[in-house]
Formats: sequence, structure tokens, C-alpha cells
Amino acid sequence: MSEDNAPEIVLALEIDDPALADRLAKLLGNVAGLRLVAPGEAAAATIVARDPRIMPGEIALTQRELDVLALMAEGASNKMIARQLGISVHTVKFHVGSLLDKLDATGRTDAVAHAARRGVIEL
Amino acid sequence: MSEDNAPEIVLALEIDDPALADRLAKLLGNVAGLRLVAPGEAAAATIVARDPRIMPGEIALTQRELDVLALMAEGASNKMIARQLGISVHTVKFHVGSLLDKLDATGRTDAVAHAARRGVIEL
DNA sequence: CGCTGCCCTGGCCACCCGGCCAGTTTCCGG
DNA sequence: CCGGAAACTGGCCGGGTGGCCAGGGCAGCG
Repeated sequence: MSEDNAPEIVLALEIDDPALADRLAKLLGNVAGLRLVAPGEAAAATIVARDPRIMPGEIALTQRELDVLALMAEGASNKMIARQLGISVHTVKFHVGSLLDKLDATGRTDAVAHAARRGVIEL
Repeated sequence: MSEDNAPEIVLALEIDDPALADRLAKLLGNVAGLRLVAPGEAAAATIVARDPRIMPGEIALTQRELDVLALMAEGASNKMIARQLGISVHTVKFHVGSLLDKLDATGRTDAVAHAARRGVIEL
């Protein structure tokens, strides 16, 4: 009593591997209630290539470092971060230094990029 | 002669909306050749919530700006970028300035973050 | 031929960044 | 009680960054 009134779920397929994409398209094409996206159409969900959750070697960041990192990703300067967190610029630099170290980055831009790549933050 | 020997495709589900996730899980559970991921298992593909292709308002970046942007995302300094592209630091600054303008960013870190968000570059 | 856009370069300067030194407090576990 | 880790603060300084000024060349277009 709930299957028939639910609208179709529109799925987009974003797979580089042609073989896998083809098999998925075949399999999903036969499922009632499911439909693959039409060109230009907005999809409810997308099937992407590989599992983004596998990230071996979790980075151990302290809470404060995460705070600083998040603001860095917003493009905030050290001064802005200091104001935002209610701490001194020196302390911000201290945490940024730790982040550069832990994330193996050469600068704040590199740090944000690395963090985003490893799933530590979400852009 | 090719269907039966193909291994099952393991799919991970990463949907915030519980209702949508539930409906998808039900639908996909009945499909032969498909299997949802087991906890801790690596998936061949993942179903994510939104359609990543919706990015209204394409940013018009010149080729040179894309070059500079890519190197910026790698954490390269202006001097490094200049060496890499065989141009002067001043020219790099010029392109960086244009990027900050077009991407509506306050600094190079912000520019990379914005570009990544809008799909201009891939981290 | 002018106009426009892109690419390139120089100098100058205020500010920011990252790395170095030093110190403090708090809290948790051995 | 005495580490150790985390958080916090200060000064100093070389180099990086971003914004401003000024130019130049070279392609395509009306």
C-alpha cells in the first residue's frame, strides 16, 4: 500500500569505467520504481565511482585544530580566525603550524586541499 | 554466457534522507547481481544524495587561469607557479588577481575552495 | 584602422604568513 | 607527584601575498 503511490527515483550514473557503468545501467533499468536520469534532468541521487569512505590512516586532529581548519577552508585569515575563536593571532598560528605538520602541507591552501581530499573536512 | 559469471556489484548507500535511503535499499535489495555494502566492506560504487552536475553559472576562466588555479590547488607558491609555467612572478600575481575576482574569493585558499565547490577543479 | 580581450612584465608597498625562540595554564594518566 | 599533551600567549623576522600603479605585444572583430 505504499509501493504504488511512490514516485520513481531518478538516478544519475557517473562511472568512468564503461564496463561497470554498462552493467549497472542494465541492472537498474529493470527495476520498477527506478529510472535512470534523462539528459539535462536533475537526479535525486548519483552513483559515483568508488567508495569515498575508505580513507586509510585517519588523521588525529584536536578539536581546536578542527575549528581552525574549518575557518581556514572558508578563506579566513589568521586575524579573522583569532577573532572568531576569541584567541590571539599567535595561538592561531600555533594551531595552523600543527595542521601544516599533521596534514603534511606546505601552506594553508595546501592544508585545506589535503584535508578535503582525505575527507577531514567537507567543502 | 556473460551474465552469470559476472561478480556481484557492491554498492554503498550514502543518503542523508532516511525515506529515500530506505526506498532505495528496498528496491536495490531485489535486484540480482547487485548487493548493498556490508559494514566495513569496500564498495565498487556509492550512491550519494544530490546530483553533482547542477552547477548553474559556469565560471569563465581562461586557459592560463586554469593552469595557475591547478597549481594553486597543489599548494604551489607564486614563485613555484612562475617557474612551472615559465612566466614571471608578476604575471602569476596578475592571474591570481583575476582568479580572486572571478571566483569571488578573498585569498588563494578561498579561491581553491570555491573552485573545488563549483567543480571547476578536482581535488 | 581602431577596439577589445588575453597574456605578459615591471616597480612599489602594506600586510599576512610561517618558522623560530621563549613562556604560561590546565587536565589527564602513570 | 610528576610527566606529557593540549591549549594558549608573546616577540622577532624573512619571505610570501595581494593591491596599486604603469606599460608592452598579439590575436580577432567591426
